[in-house]
Amino acid sequence: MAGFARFQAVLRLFDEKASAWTVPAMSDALGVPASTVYRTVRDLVAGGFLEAAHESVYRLGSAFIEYDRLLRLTDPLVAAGRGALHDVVAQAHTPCVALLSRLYNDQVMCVVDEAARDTSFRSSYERGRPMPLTQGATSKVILAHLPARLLNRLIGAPKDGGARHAALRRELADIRKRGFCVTASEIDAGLAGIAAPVIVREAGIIASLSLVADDSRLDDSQRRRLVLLVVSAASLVAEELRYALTPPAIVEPRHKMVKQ
Amino acid sequence: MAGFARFQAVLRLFDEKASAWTVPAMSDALGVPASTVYRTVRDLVAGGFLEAAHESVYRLGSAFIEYDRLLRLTDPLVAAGRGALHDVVAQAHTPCVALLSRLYNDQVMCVVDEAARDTSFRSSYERGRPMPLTQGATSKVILAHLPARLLNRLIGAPKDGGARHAALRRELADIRKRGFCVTASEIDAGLAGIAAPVIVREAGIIASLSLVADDSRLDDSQRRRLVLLVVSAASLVAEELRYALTPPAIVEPRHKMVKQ
DNA sequence: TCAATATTCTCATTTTTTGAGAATTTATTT
DNA sequence: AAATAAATTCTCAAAAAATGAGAATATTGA
Repeated sequence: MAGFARFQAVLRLFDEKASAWTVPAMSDALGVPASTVYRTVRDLVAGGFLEAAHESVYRLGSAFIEYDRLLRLTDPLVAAGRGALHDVVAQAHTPCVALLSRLYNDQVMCVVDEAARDTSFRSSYERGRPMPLTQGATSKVILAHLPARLLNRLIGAPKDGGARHAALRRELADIRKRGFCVTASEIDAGLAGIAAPVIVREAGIIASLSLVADDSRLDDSQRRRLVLLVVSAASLVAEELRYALTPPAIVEPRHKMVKQ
Repeated sequence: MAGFARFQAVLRLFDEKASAWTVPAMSDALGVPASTVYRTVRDLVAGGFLEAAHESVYRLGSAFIEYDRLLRLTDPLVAAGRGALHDVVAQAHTPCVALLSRLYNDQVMCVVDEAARDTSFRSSYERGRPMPLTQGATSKVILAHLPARLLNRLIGAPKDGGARHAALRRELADIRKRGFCVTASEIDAGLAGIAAPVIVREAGIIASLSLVADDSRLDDSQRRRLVLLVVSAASLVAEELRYALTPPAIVEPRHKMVKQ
């Protein structure tokens, strides 16, 4: 292992449980000589990806906060969706969390979340946490709208799966037909998820808008109302995205810019 | 340039103005052959630091959201300060934004912000945005409490500066004596900043808690009240930090863990 | 001040990276 | 559906950089 992989490996050591590392510990965990790790860490510190905390302990650095802000400010999905989430939690009239989640490479991740004022529970889905692909309304509604090729890559080809796989395929087909997905206690016991797709192929955006609420407080009419709310909010976000992308605000290669 | 620098250089291309890049554009901007940039970008995409959006356009990737969450969850300063900020904006009884900011390498950056409910203005200080070292209460109060050696490195030695430099030195000494700093319209016109230091040397934390409010709405007694609020909140956060760090929750090198 | 520990440095060797262009894949247009 | 254009990957020899062991140095705490 060398080059970028080395940097990756060091950063991946940091997680919720182990948020502070000494160089000898990293060296030990990675099976790489200390002198090499010192060099790698020095580069990462210089780039702001790690910071020297104290007593030779290192933590994740400010670059992540900085890039995260950039992402929040410039991600078209975040821009288009923030307002919608606000409206959704306001109009839900029940304790809930609204999420905008998105397929990134091969995982689903929430990119914006907003809780209603009086919400005491916490959803496992939260901004920045990778979520399982095949569980929860949020993820399923995304899977259901994936191009066949991509879906096969993510969950395997239709044939080479057992009964559970076939069931998932059927469920996804059903979700796709309905245009939304409702689940209960799939991610968090006692919590229901209601999700609708936000698909803007032209922008390469495959996402979902979802609502998490206490399942025991939902009767059928409530549920229908919330589904309607989520579905319409999701299509609104998709519409806004399409509109926003019409004049592509991207940096073109120089030779193209010159032509203008 | 090579190795880590190449990755850094690519990532640093992304900012508020240019949030989406094609490979030819990057190649052009960096003066590096396309084939090399393609390789670099491929690595960054694999690591989640970039994502292929559409039409060969790349954006910042989900890894930043993920690491940012990790940072929020595990940074002792964030953990100790979140509640305090909440209390501060609640007790300020005026539209305001409360910030917890910190010295990272050689820049000041806000790591948590919270606005009071009825706050319409926005402070330039916001989570994830690097701020000037020598302007604004938030930064000054941090500078004022830096060890001499570090301060010299950041703003230059006492002798080799002009009149402005000497004035800054005097101001910092004064702030240090008082234990807080109040400024007006230094960062944003019409906004006042009130900051107090959060220093926990044992943890390598040099930070500040600050409040940004509409200067025209503050009379002297208001200002005194808010200074008191900020100063006491800051010392509370520092206290909590010291307490939290007593049993050092860090990953020790293996040979130390074995001894236990 | 003195230990103990952390960090950087040195340098020959090994391993990558690099870049130019060809080859291939992918998307778009006709 | 073929043709065109663009994007992306591949190839390979030369050049550059990373590696690791240990020495040298800096930093820190007692």
